[in-house]
Amino acid sequence: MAWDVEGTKRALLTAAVAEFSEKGFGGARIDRISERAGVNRERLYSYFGNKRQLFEAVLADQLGTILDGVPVTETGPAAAAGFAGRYFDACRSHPELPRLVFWEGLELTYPIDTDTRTARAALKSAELGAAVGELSGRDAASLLLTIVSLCHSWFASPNLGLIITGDDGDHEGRRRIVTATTEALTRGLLEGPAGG
Amino acid sequence: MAWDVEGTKRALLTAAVAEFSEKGFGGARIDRISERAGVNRERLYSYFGNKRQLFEAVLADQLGTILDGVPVTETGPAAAAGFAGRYFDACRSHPELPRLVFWEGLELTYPIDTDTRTARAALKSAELGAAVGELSGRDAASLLLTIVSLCHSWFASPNLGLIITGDDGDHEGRRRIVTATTEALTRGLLEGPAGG
DNA sequence: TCAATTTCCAACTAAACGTTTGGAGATTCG
DNA sequence: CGAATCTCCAAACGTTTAGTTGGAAATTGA
Repeated sequence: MAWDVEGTKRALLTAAVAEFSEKGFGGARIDRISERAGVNRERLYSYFGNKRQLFEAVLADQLGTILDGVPVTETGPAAAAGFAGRYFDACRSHPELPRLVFWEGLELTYPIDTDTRTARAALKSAELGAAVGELSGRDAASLLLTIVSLCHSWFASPNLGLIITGDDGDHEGRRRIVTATTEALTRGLLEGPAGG
Repeated sequence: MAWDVEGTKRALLTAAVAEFSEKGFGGARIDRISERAGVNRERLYSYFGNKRQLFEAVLADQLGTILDGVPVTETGPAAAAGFAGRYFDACRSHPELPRLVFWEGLELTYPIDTDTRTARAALKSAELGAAVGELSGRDAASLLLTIVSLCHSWFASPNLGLIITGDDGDHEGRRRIVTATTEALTRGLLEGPAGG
């Protein structure tokens, strides 16, 4: 049987995504990652270097294109609301992504792969701003940050939902609030500085 | 010199707040906590039991009254915006609090001290809903959750701010967006289901 | 076919880590 | 004043953990 270096790497990375998103850097264990991957731990060191480098590889692999897969399709304030709803759905389908972003923010002093991610975020901000109407770059970026923050915190901090609304499982209800918030903020931004 | 059991406990708890808010449960170290406190590690086990119980004591001590210190003073949508701004300021003054909430959400399967915290959140929701005008309990809770989520994620996930807006240090700018978002959402909720 | 190279593995290592132990010193009360 | 009790400490313990080593097995190319 042929060697499968790429397959082994991919298996390790997939296992590492699961382990780091669940436990963070400090709580993740090399043993568990190699067990989940069905690969010897020494292979992990050979391919990725050390635990910290593996974590950074996971963040780069998973977070680089986190915004790309969610399109902006409507126009006007509905564009922002629609995008927010789809981003919420994306987070619901892949809750490991918001979790990884929060682990990154809590455990690293500086984000990974900032050039790539900053560039992609700027593209999405511009796309959103154009679809909405006339938003400044700054306002569009703030709007995007608000959308992403609301979506991420619902999935990464379900304790808050449970304590404040008594329910961390009402995804539909929360989705409606997130889209309503987004549309309301967008209208406010379009009305100009008086609104902000 | 008299024994100071309460002082020793308080020193350990204070050191533990700092350590757990910075590193989370998985990354925190008992050695560092006892060093910061200037207290022998054995005292920690004697007073708190084990590392996990100390973490839970920290969460109960710090998060139980997190909303209480921020008043609702205006009326109408400005009440929500004003509260949001003050809550943002509280988070800025005590960034360990949003961080601890996120560590709790990521590292525990169920929040600590939920009865106390749920009761206090319900009081604050009711206070906010009444000040704003006529908001249902459910809407008021959703509004409160939105405010808290926006404030917490700015401080616990500064990586996002850096990547999306290019600046994780513009607290004033972000504060304006949070208050504007809050006011816009509040107006939308007051207008009824068409808004949500 | 065989030597060289590469991928992969089991076992090992040293340090880190949470927790416990034996006892010193301080306090309290009879 | 002295015994009992309590608070506190330094050192030790057993386990966990990240990372490394020596070598087996598979692959490749001459």
